[in-house]
Amino acid sequence: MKKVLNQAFFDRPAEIVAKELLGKFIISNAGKDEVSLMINEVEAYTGPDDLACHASKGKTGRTQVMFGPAGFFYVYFVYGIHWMLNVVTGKKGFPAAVLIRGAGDIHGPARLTNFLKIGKEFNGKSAEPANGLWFENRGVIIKPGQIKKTPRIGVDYAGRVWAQKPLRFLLRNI
DNA sequence: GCAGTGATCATA
DNA sequence: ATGATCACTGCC
Repeated sequence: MKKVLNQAFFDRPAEIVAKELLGKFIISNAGKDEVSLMINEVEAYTGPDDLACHASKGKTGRTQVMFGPAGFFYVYFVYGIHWMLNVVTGKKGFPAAVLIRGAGDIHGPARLTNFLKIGKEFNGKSAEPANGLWFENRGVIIKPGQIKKTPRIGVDYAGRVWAQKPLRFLLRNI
């Protein structure tokens, strides 16, 4: 069973999309060989009230894609070195996204983009095979007990409440 | 523990 | 134009 995740999958709250992305596959055919990895670590950035979400500071050049429709990639550069891969979730006009932090044997959001050769050219593109980067449901069933929740990484600046919310989701036993 | 690295944004 | 900040990684 292989089913490409469509816009309807992503057009839901970031927290739901994040949890459901665990066990799904990210596929890239940008290189000469197709690469597919099972997603095992994600974080949800839930909207304009989420002080850890870039869009909480308003719509800017960098964050505008988050204000667009669901199912588009939000890719940005941070610390002068690293690219971060996110997928926009929820309705157009409501800025929220899910950060893909780990898949397969690749643990760490910048390692993943490095491995998949993802850079700014994917920012603002939609997740579909025609664009060379997309997601599939391959029938892996994840039970609630397999999902571990923790606070998100590197968001201490967001204040106690938002920094501590359990919006990072990982698969156990990876 | 912390340096490296440069886009981005606010301030001017 | 300048300065602060940063959803990280790898090496000490």
